[in-house]
Amino acid sequence: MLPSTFASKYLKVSRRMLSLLDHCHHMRQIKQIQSHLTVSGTLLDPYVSGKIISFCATSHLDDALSHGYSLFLRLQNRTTFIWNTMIRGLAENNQSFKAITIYKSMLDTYFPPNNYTFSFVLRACANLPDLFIGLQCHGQVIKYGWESYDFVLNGLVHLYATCNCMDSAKRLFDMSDVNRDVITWTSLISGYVKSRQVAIAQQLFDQMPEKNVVSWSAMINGYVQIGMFEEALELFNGMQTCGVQPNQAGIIGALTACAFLGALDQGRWIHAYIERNKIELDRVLGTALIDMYAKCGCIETAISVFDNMSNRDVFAFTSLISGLANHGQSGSAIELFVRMQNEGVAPNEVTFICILSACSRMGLVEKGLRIFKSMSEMHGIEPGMQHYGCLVDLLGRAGLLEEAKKVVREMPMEPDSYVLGALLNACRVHGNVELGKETVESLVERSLDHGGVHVLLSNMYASANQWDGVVKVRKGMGDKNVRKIPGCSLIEVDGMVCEFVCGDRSQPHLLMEETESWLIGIDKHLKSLSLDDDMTIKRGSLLSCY
DNA sequence: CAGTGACCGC
Repeated sequence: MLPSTFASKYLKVSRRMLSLLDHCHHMRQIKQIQSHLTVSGTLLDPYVSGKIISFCATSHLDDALSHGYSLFLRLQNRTTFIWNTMIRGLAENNQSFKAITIYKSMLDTYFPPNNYTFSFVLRACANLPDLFIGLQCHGQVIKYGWESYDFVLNGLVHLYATCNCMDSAKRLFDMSDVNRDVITWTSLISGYVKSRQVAIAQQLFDQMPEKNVVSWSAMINGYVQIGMFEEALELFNGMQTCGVQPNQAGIIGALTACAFLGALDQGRWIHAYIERNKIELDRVLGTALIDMYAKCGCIETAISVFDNMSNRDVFAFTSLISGLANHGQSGSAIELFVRMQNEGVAPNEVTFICILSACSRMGLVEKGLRIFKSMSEMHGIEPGMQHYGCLVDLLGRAGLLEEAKKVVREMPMEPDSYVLGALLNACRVHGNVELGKETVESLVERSLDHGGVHVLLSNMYASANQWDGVVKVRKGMGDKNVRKIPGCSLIEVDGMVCEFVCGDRSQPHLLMEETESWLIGIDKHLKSLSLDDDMTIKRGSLLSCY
């Protein structure tokens, strides 16, 4: 035993040590403090070790969490606070399963869990998500009497909503009419939207006694996730009419909706709003803006937003690469791909999809093949279905049909409709009727055929003057009752969203003749430039406005 | 002698 003067001296020292934690910017400093505490013996005090673990669990310094975890394992005296903090740290850092394992050993050592324990454990269950473990935790929640505590209740509703168990979520919600708050409502609503029960979500949203910016954003993004973009934009406007200033999540949802609708005016307005309100243009928001401008046809503005971003990550680069490739600027897309790696940003699997399709459009077979190889050899990314689709497209467009066929035969997974579709398209462009027929057959075998596939084959027979083939395909289509779903496209004109539907003559419009003559003119012009066959416009496209 | 939650990009 230390004499009491020593003890109080060491306590003072350790308190000073702990206050230094807030100023640490490197793990080395944490370890220094910890070794002082170890030498003085004060680390044995669970309050002191708890402070260290709490710092490690919530810090974003490299290896902080694993350092905290190894200290946790060595501790003789743990408190509920220490257990909770460890569970929280693991759950917040993508190690939810480990978090639950720690919770189990907490119960095994007879430590009573409290309200904090359950809010962290339920979060871990929702992160996985694992309904089976979640149900067991719910049992524990009831056993220890925390079911109506607001944080725990909301954790449960969130868990069930995440696991698509809307009946359970709703039952809890109904049971707790005194304890529920705006967060309970928001969790429930976003659960209904994610399970595509939009009508119920909308109804609850209207009934909510108080809405805040998060509730509005949840509903906006819910609409975006299920593809109801116009509703999302209406809500975005409605929220401001109600005097709620949109936050980053709401703005991102609205920008995504603009990108899909081609609603450039709205998108520009949101961009101006961001600048007017000095909302920080971070990587997420910057990427959403780049994407919106690129998809609305303003590639120059997309580039300037990109240039003005201070720290660009893989998503920002990928978004612009994709935009450039889609605007026929494949050369610039490839340059940007090189620049990205020179700046030390590692491409991800989506980047490779964009860059491979850029190569494919430029006819850069050698380069595309090299990049495809580099995926696994240099970047540790195993090519997936879509990458094989790009590869088949790359070879097929260049007329290397045998090589493309070989890729389909030897790829490590069963080809999907896009991979076979790329092969079929190559057969069409290069007039290989025989391989085209084989490809359609393998599509049919896998039940991946749709009307368009058969129409394409029939057109191929027609181009090759094989009229018996045409008749056979058409008859087969009639027997199977296949119909091609018409293509459609959206564009904003003078603030109004217009929908173009291929071949739709049900809603004749005054501008139709004028539009059609323009289309034919563009078509002729493109043909005179002898551009890629894909660029020609299908005659008979029709405009219907609403 | 402590501390927690709902919405968000390729």
